Amino acid sequence: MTDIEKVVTSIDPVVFSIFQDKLHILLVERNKEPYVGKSAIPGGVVIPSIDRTLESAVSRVLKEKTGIKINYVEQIKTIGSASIDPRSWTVCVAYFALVEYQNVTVPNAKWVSIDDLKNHDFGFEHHKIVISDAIERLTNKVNYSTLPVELMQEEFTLPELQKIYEIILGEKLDKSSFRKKMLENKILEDTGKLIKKGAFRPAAVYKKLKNEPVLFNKNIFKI
Amino acid sequence: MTDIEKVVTSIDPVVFSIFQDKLHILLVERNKEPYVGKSAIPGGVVIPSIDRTLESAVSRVLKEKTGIKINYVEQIKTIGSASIDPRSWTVCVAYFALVEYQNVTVPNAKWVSIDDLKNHDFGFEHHKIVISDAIERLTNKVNYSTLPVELMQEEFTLPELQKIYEIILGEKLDKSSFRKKMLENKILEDTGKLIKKGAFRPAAVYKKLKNEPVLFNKNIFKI
DNA sequence: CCAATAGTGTCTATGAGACATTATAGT
DNA sequence: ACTATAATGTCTCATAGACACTATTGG
Repeated sequence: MTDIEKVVTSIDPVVFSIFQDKLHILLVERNKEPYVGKSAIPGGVVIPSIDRTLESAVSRVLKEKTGIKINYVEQIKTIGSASIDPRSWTVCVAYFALVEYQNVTVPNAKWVSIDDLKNHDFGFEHHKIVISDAIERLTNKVNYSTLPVELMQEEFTLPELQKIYEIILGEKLDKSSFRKKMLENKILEDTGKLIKKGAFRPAAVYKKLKNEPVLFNKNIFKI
Repeated sequence: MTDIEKVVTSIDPVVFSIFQDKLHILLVERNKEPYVGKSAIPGGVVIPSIDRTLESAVSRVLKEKTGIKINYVEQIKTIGSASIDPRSWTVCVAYFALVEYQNVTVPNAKWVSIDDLKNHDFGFEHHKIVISDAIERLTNKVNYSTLPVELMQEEFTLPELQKIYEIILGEKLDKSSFRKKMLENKILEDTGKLIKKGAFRPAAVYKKLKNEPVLFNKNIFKI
């Protein structure tokens, strides 16, 4: 196993959060070569002497680059080529991560709405692909799983959760169907609490029971 | 980008075929250290000076190790750690591949029925995990896609295809539902030919229209 | 009592799954 | 005519989706 055969391995996590009724992605502005000043996924390189496994490398990179508590991480896919990074033959392992916006306290990072992505200049060409793959995977999963629960705070109401689904999917959902789907899978627990938000009936407060998303039988519950 | 940060990247393809009414996996017997004589996935290492991309590395490895025409390849997942390979910190990119048994002409490789896997001694611990992940992914996809078409020869009958589904899923399927599902997606074309197999009505011969599997609406069509 | 949102009840069209029936070959 | 498999037709039950209805708050 000669050094000739070794390559650089980078971790590219696409970090999602929802606020201001928009799906946002966390980006950084590159402060070293190549592509100084351009936008980039907040990634990092696997350091064999530090990282025991790929997972621990992901944890380290996310901690260093975002400082955020991560609610959910999932590997998307791996790409690799001589041209990804001008410096070296590179393998990129892409992830997507869901976080709560409230937890973010990183000066270097910036949240970008997915509608604004087109206005950003990415140095690394493959970052565009990775981001669009991540968005595709997210919207796909939203159609048939309880994944968006991982975007919520510890406690939340069903109308709030429905809003999150609607933002990601970009369409209105039927309230009745939505509630049936969410409650028939036993992943939410009614805390018994109520929350008053205005001059109308207060909403019941739920919290997560499991921390793994559950798949639905069928795809969608459109209006 | 120092050499300190580089790691070995291996390609681990789980190659499936069906014959003798069993799902089989292609294995090799290791002929060099470590783990000489043990069973292994027919994998290989990415060679930056030869391989332009990860995909071309996969093609090269599959060609070298199996010599088979590959009907379908899909990336499963990537693992990486200091302990996967005793020689070096290694990243393993796992794939699953579907081939036609008839095409195999490799002396070093051996087909093993998935029921016989337990009798095989794998040097690399992670190969067991990769194989079980691949089997899981395959059975999953069989439930909601036309993927098994990629296990067929150019021309085949619907009863033959149904048999393949039944072998992978390990259960009988309803003929009527199966035909409806297969024909409502426009991926098969009736060649107009008939094939006679015995003292009964001959079966219509179909061939693939597309070479990408199609997803069903719902999961399964059990008896 | 009104407006606004939360939450429940009901109806219908669809389609998967189960099963019955017909078609076509060889002996 | 009989047998075995191919292929099609039909029926039923579950349920997703649509929509109407009730509940609860503040003003």
